[in-house]
Amino acid sequence: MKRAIVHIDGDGFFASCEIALNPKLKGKPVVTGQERGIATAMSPEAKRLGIHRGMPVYQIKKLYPEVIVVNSNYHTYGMFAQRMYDIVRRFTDRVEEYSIDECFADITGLERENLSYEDIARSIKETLNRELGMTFSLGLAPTKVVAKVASKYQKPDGFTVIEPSEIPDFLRDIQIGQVWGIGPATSLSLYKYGIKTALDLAERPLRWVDENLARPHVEIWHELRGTPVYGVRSEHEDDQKSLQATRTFTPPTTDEAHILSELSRNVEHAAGKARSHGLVAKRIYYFLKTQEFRYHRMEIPLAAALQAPNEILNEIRKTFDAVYQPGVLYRATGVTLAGLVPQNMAQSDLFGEVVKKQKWNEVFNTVDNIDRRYGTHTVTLASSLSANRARHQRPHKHLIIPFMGETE
DNA sequence: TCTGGGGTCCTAGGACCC
DNA sequence: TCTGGGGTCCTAGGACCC
Repeated sequence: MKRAIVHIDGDGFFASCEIALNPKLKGKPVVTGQERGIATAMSPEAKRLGIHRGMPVYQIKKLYPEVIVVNSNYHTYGMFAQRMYDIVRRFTDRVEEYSIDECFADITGLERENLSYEDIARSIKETLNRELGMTFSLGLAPTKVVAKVASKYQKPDGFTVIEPSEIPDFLRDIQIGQVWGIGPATSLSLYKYGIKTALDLAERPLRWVDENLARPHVEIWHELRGTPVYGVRSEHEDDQKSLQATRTFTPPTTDEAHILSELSRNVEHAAGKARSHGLVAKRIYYFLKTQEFRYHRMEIPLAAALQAPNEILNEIRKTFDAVYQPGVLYRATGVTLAGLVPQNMAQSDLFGEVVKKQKWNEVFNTVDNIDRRYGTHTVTLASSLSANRARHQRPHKHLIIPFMGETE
């Protein structure tokens, strides 16, 4: 093997973390995602019952009362992920932290006379299983795409090695939609060319691929043939580019005031995340999602970077009438803060702006402190009230910051 | 898979310029 | 104000991922 890439995938990772923390759950059907109302991860026992990702929690409880459904705890899973990356880094520093439960490792050049790539990969797997008390599935192949497909091939506790000469046989069994980077839309268009498996694609001549496919799919074609295009990106570009907050509400509604309130709540949520990371946004987007899953979007150009939720909401209100269509049923809204830059690096054009911002910073730092002591959403913009009420009927009283309109 | 939430990247085409 | 050709920048939205 010229290059040796390992893809490492935690099996039912969130559920495995819960079981590692609470051994009483071992051997039982465990599902995470209670708070979202859908399953986000399952233990093997739960999977065997037929429970899958995205399955509604109420349905699970009705069909399988014996299943234990727990709230997700992303902070904890993040800590387990760090331990996973650190273990893999004992073998090579070329580790890409791809997601909270997956990583790639480039072990090219590490083989020795009595130590094959397969030995190294197996040793990674055994160390992870032993030290974290949960199972992982690994794929070893000459490229990232093949390694990724390979790790999924046998699950859980899988170990799949694909030598270059074995690639065609392996790809014969893989549906085109199973390939990393090829989703439903591309699958459909490839079907029209008679391409149904990964091998069908890999066997097309370069010329045909160049003429008929977009660049990302040409790259996948190379990777499927064992020619590396994607590198393992170990230096993680830490700076996040955007963050968002969205929420679906049931039932869908045409009510303008309520939709605005949902937006307000999402603005608070997103702004809170920005504050906690010390970031300000140079661009704001928001959308209304209709019952037919169409998006009505708007981008707001900003003169100066913003972070305070009431100021962001001010901007949204100015354009809302151009987006909202009376009589249309909406099911969700979302707010994206993009062009994120560290707060202290964002300069303002006017001295007055700076002073004003500092004032709001103090206000919302206080809000954060209160929320830490008394719970999230203790203090909220008045404009978010209807959205917050619709969700949790809290018995205790809220402190409310009235909407301040065009502040000057 | 009757559809929850949080991200990234690519690209066609418009605006603008010479 | 008749009008070729080409470059860059930007953004809306599609597609995909976990």
